Amino acid sequence: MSTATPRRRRMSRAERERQMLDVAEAVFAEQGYRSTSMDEIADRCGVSKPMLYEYFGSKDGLFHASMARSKAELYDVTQKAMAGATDPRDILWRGMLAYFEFVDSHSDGFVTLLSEPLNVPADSGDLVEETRQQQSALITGVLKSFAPDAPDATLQAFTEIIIGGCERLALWRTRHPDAMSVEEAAGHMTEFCWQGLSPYLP
Amino acid sequence: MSTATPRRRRMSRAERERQMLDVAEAVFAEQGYRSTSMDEIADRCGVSKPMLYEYFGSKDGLFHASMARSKAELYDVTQKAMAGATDPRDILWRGMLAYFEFVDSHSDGFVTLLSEPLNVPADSGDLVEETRQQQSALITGVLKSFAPDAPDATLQAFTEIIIGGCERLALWRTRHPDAMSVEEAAGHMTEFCWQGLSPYLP
DNA sequence: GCGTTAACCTACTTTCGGTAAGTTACCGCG
DNA sequence: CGCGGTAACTTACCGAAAGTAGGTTAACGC
Repeated sequence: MSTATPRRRRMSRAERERQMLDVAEAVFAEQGYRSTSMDEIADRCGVSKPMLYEYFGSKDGLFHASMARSKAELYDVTQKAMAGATDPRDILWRGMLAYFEFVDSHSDGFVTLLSEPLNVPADSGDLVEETRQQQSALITGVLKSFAPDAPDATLQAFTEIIIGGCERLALWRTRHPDAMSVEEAAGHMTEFCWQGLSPYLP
Repeated sequence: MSTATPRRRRMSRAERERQMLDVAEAVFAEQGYRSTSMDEIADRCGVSKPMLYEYFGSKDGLFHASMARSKAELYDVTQKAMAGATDPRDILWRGMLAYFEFVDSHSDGFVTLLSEPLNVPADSGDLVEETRQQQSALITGVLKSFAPDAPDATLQAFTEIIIGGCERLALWRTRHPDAMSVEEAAGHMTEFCWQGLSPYLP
């Protein structure tokens, strides 16, 4: 047991950095941002605290970096899902389904991603905003392709409404896991949005 | 200037408590939860830190108490607005308008109100949940009166979508103050929701 | 083998939430 | 008026955790 993986071993910067991100992601998800101490993350990495600071600068920096991966993955997953669709309503449906599936399979980390950063100090709370901007651009683009004649401000507004609705519904599902399946959630969201958009569709 | 309000004066419990809540609300809104120290709030109250703990138990306790007033006001304002309406769509419109007007007139504290409570540590998170249930129940009730035949789970889902959509759109407006008036925001929200609900209306 | 460097550690400071134990002003009562 | 009780208030501290200065050791090229 003790020899299988030498408890402490020198690693290259890249290797150690990746390990730290893995550990940080898990611990933040488990305990939340505030309750997680840098000492614990360091311990679980089999390394001392100054190493974390060497690599990530601060607790916020580490959090930021660890969440960035989830953010990229979410973007990737939803984008790819929508790319496979044909008609507009199918785009919506696939995007929603991918989103709720992502949340379901990352449910621990997701709550962290969505709710914790809001209380992190201003500079790193922006990360979540960044994530939303990215998703926002994605969605606004999709909406524009549905309804090319709708005013931009309207599309922006609808984008925000959709993002907020998705997040809230997803958070609600984490608190009521048995109330609604992934497909039902995606279905409700799709239906609601589709109806909402209907006056602007060609 | 120095004699107008004696810098330090004994106050009754109720009076001091109210003053502490006023100060806390302002400071949290100004600096955010994490950057605010109990020492600073105590200073601005002209009182020492243990008094805060005597009255509110913890930093989280103080925060919750200070936010509770805003939430109560929000609830009150939206409920009263809707009570004056006649037909269903007017209920929606008035509720939305009241909501966005409230946000507009409390914009500095609003970001705090919306985003901070989500991050409190597990032990006291229930307080937030409680308040949210209240708003949720209000909306779900309204929806049920619109669409008595829709399944409860669907109404719950729509409630979450609506709350999330409102919050996001309101936050977006605080970052883009000139992009959209209160009436336009309320209008978009009303239209989107009304359309979304349409399949369930009698 | 041997020196350079990059990974790593020990031991410290500071900040801040929270607390124990004591002090002072007000208020009713004789 | 004085005096005692209580409720408002304070000083002075603790512990936990973020962040840092400076030294140590293992690996790798020569």
